[in-house]
Amino acid sequence: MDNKVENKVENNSCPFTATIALIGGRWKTIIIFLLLDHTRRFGEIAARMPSISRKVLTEQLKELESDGLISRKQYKEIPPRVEYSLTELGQSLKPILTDMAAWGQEKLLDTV
Amino acid sequence: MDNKVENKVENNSCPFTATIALIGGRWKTIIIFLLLDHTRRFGEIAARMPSISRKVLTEQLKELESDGLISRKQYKEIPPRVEYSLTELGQSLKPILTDMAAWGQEKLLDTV
DNA sequence: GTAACTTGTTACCTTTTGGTAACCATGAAA
DNA sequence: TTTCATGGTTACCAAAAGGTAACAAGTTAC
Repeated sequence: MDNKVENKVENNSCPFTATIALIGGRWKTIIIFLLLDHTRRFGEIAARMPSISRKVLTEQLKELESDGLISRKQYKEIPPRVEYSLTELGQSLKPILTDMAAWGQEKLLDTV
Repeated sequence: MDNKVENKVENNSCPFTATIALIGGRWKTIIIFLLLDHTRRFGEIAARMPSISRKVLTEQLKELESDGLISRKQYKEIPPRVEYSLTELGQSLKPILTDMAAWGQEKLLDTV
């Protein structure tokens, strides 16, 4: 229960180091983007990210949750149902993620 | 000589995957940010990033160069002098990096 | 002659990250 | 009573990333 955001950045005064610690890596921006306007189940996220393994997806979701970017709601049903959505902090990344996607699309992917 | 940006994203239609491939990792955003308004020598960059090893800094600079984000100018002097600066593509990241820094500062570092 | 300066490179080792495959729980359907 | 569905977990292994320390090279300062 001591996995608050503050812990991640304890000895850090660099805003990039702090931000990259939360949204860096190959998957986290994609996961957050997928959740921007939707609550989604584990299986839905996995289906939209075919190249991530279930193990790593589980790990990334746990980290995002403990960093306060997403929240996890588990229903006591069988078979299990778990829904992920963004917290306010996660939602506040929207402009940055939107700009990143636009930059990548324009500068790296468009075939002119 | 086939290290153009296109190679990085060959099989990729995801703008995040493409963007993260270029500026992801612990160091690259910081390096680009340091170069935003300045041409800097290797030693200057190293001095401002005490926690990166010289080996890794060299590697990161090479990758940034081959991805077209920075350019390297080597003077034929002894001792060597090498200056790094942003390309136009690198400069185009400025708004995103500025927003990231501001977000990290406000959401993660400010002690209210 | 020798040491220092600057920007690397190289060899070697440790840590981190990520993958695969097998397994679990439990209620419903066949 | 066997199977399926969902959202994981675990053990084990491979690959990637990163660190340290030693070395290079040629001119200048001592």
